Amino acid sequence: MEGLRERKKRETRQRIADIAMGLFLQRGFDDVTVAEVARAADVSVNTVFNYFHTKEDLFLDRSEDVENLLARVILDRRPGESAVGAVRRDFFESLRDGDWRYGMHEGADLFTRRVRESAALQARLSLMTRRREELLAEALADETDADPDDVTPWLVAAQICSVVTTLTRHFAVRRMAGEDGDRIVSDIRAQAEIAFDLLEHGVGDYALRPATDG
Amino acid sequence: MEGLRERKKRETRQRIADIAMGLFLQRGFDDVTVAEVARAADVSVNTVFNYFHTKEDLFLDRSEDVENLLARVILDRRPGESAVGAVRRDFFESLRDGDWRYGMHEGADLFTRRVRESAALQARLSLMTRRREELLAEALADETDADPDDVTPWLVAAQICSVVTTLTRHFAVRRMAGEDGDRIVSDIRAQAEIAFDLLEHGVGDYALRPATDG
DNA sequence: CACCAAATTTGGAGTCACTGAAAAATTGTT
DNA sequence: AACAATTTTTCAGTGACTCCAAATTTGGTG
Repeated sequence: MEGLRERKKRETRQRIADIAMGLFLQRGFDDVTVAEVARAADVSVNTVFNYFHTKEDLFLDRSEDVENLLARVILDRRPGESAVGAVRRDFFESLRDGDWRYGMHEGADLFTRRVRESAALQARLSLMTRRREELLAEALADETDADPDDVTPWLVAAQICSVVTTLTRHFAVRRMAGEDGDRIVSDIRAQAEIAFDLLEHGVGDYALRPATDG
Repeated sequence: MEGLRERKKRETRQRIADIAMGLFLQRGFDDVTVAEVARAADVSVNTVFNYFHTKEDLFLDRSEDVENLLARVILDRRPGESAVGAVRRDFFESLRDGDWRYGMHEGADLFTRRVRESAALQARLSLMTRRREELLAEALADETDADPDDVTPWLVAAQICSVVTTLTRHFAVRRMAGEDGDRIVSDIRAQAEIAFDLLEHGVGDYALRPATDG
């Protein structure tokens, strides 16, 4: 069971994270110092660094879920379902239910804006994306009993990730430009069909330059 | 023409970059301070920051070429050649000639190692990759007269980039594990064929889970 | 050559993220 | 109440990076 010691630790950690996120969303990641977070949470700066390795960790606390998302979709895929098929289904389910999984839910705006205005957060997010790709690749390699030197799982993982990431980013860009959320989502639905078709059937003839006839 | 002022500036900048790279390769990025670079280059720390915005810029000086690489390949593609086709050709040409373009040349090892052991450099490299994708997407959008809200160019760009990046990384990983360079290259040649075939024809049935027959 | 204005370099003072170690406070147990 | 383990704080750095004003260097002019 959980003693008083562990409970206080968990609570302190959570309190720091919550207060930090509040300040970050309110004033921007770069404009809030760790010292301010510490003061607001009524702990010392070193206590903050005791719980969170870096300032970015304060913002991207529950990042593990995001990193594991695609690998989990693969491992949980249904009989008769391919890797791409499972992600395709999960993506549209998430879109239909309007949940957070692919970053297209109501209320992601402020979060998105804060990420996009901070180079530090963007860099950190890039690494998260890389990690997600890695976990997906490992899941695929497992599921297909691939040879360790076979790049195929990594290639497929990279391509699946790139589709998801691109669609998510596309939503963010248009949302930041002020477009209506529902309108983007319904548009995304159509574009996502194209996207997953491209993924499943290839982009071989894209941007084919006409032969010169002069 | 170029006055003495401009020439000295260019020379100073180059000297700082060269000396910095020497120190970084010798001792590792994180273990060399900007102050040391400044001292070795016989300038003040502020002069270093006058020429280079961040410490990472000192390491990744000529990064523009890398970022522009794929967009340029598209814009220079031959009549009758598709986007993927052009990259495919360029990739194999580079492999045949053993040049630096896809990071698989002799002597990339130390550079690669130094990047992989520094979180700061990896984060910076991630942003470079993103930028490269962006430039490629813009080139594709231009070439296909795509609608501004059409994600297709971005999807294709992301997929092309992901293949190239994955192959490059695969090389790096095996090289870091000590495997012979030529052996990896010849192996990569075969895997790259598979990779570009996947890219051209899709990954629709990958990891298809058998239907349960119980 | 002497001199001026513009550009470049430098020094110094400061901010902020982050580290390490030792002192101080808190907690679980006997 | 006392002791040991754990957590928190304090203190003293380091290193990247910024801002500003002073000093130096350079190109051009009389």
